[in-house]
Amino acid sequence: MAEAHLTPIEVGLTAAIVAVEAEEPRILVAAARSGTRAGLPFGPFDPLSHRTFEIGLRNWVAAQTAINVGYVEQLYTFGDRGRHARPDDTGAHMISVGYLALTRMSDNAAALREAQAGFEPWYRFFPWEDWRDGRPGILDQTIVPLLEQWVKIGKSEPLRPLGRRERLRHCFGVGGSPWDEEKVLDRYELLYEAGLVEEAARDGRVAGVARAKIPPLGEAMRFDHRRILATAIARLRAKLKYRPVVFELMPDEFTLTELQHTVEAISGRHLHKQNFRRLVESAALVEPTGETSTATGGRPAAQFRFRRDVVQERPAPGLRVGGRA
Amino acid sequence: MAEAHLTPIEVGLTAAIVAVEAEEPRILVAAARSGTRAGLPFGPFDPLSHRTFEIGLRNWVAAQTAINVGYVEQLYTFGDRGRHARPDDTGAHMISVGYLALTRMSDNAAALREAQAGFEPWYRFFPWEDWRDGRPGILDQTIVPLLEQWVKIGKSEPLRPLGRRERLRHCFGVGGSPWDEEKVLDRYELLYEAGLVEEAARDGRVAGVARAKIPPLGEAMRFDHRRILATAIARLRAKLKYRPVVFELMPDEFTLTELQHTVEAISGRHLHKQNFRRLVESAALVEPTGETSTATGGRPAAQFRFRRDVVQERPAPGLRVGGRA
DNA sequence: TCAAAAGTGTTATCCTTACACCCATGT
DNA sequence: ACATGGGTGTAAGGATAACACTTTTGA
Repeated sequence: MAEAHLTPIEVGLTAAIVAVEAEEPRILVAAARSGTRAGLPFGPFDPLSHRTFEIGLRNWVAAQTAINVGYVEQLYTFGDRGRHARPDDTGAHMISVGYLALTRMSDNAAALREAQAGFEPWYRFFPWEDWRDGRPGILDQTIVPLLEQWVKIGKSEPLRPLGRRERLRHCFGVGGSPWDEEKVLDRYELLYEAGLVEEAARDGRVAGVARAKIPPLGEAMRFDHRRILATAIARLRAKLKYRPVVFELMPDEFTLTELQHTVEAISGRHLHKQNFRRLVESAALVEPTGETSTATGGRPAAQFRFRRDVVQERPAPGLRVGGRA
Repeated sequence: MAEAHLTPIEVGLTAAIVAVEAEEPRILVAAARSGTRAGLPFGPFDPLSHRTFEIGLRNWVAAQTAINVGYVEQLYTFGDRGRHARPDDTGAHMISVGYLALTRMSDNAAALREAQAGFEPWYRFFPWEDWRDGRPGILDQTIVPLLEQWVKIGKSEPLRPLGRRERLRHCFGVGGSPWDEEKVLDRYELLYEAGLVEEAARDGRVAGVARAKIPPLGEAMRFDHRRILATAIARLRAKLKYRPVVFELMPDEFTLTELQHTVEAISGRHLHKQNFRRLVESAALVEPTGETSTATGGRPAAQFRFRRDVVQERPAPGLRVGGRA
């Protein structure tokens, strides 16, 4: 049933390497020189030198960036033709296996100075995803109106189970539907299909609206890297709720407020302080170190550390952040 | 940052095509001739003829099997060297992108007769996953004792965050931990690592126990196909709870009991009748057709159909099957 | 003494789970 | 009439969401 290939295929490993610093989730991007877009770091997968994707990934990340990644998880494999246009397109087809990796800023201070790469706040690429200061203005000022036009001019698309109107409702929480912070990828894909992000234009898609009238919707990235980043954010936001992955982003010791701010930074919304604390406590995810942090303005806060052994007790110890405010 | 490849890589698309018939979840397998193991259908991905993986997959499935697949979803990309040994190994490296596809038995009656493939109950490959008649005997008679030996002889593995004992507890619900029907892949991987499945021996792994003493643990498959199937089952069991995917496996009209039996078949456990019905009703996933099925022994049951429009109303209309019984 | 952030106690509500009973048909 | 599966009402318990208030420091 299997045949040999006719077309040469290259396999690249693309990594969304995440860290949180100064209450901002940040993503490692390859230096965007003047005129170039930012891009995620990636390396070729060579099956001869590396037994698995993950080993391959860890290897070239270590070699190229000297960054220490902890948690690593495969996201998705992207192979669409026409969604990774390269200036020097060789004709060879490229598929990329996307990975999510987590690291601690503090572990990499030195490494970053010499690398030709740096961590950028991820909301630069997705400004509409940051609801920590309330509903972002860009939604009602720009995105929703443009998408509503796109809904109006929409001819029926037989292969799509949902109509344009319903997709807009679900993805962007229009008309009574709640905002779901996990639908990061769905939102990006909708904007792409509507031709409203720069990548869509670059890939030759026509927008329903006059191109000149579309202001830039977040910073664009090279190839389909913004799509991979959207996948990474969505996955991380979801995983947060049932696995203790936040701690991969925290220093050894931290206060509960710092922990809460990190979760808020990632999920892009505010959490109820007391409920968050109760949750952390009842899940027994952390233990006090006894130390107390020299205040950041008010009363000193108790320091905590992650209890590495919870993973052995509870089946799904995440932080099921629930309600609003 | 990206370099060209040195090693030729082939990309295959491997499909776990699922249907449910006679209260058994079934998987399409390529005919296992005498002496050959069963295998999942797969085809090469040719980027020249197909713009995306999914199009490629649908195409060769249609061409090879004449089966009509509805729902399709990417699972994972498998690239481990040494986990897909082929008799005729060419030295070329092969990676496979695994896909889950759902279909209705009734749609394919004719197609199956001519194809050199058939649907096999998936619990033949994973007998320990079917808890519909209570905890399967193979667990306490064979699997757990063997894994306990493996725990005993285990030297510490520095790279693994969890010890062998804890992994056994979590995966197989030993010692107070509950059985989690979604951990299908984790369980298979544990058995593989412990050298207890045939595939592990074939890939050159040594078991901690004398090989002769290990009875076969479910039917083995070719290459790493059983691993892909485990991924598919796990994903489907999880997805069931927050997306209305069951209906991709149901005929147009069905009774609530048939629906329940289908969910039970997939998740491998019994559900509480009343709660299941309330759930379906409160989620407004179905509507009565008015018809009533000519009884299968007792009182005639009302027929229902899936309300295709729910997807437009509710954000996550699944069947969050909860408790026991 | 006042601002700023840490930290706690309590209640209303909903959802999940479990129980026990009645109904309509074929034999 | 009785066996078989279809179909329903209701109460207990736990988790969640929201409320307001006290405490400890630095300036």
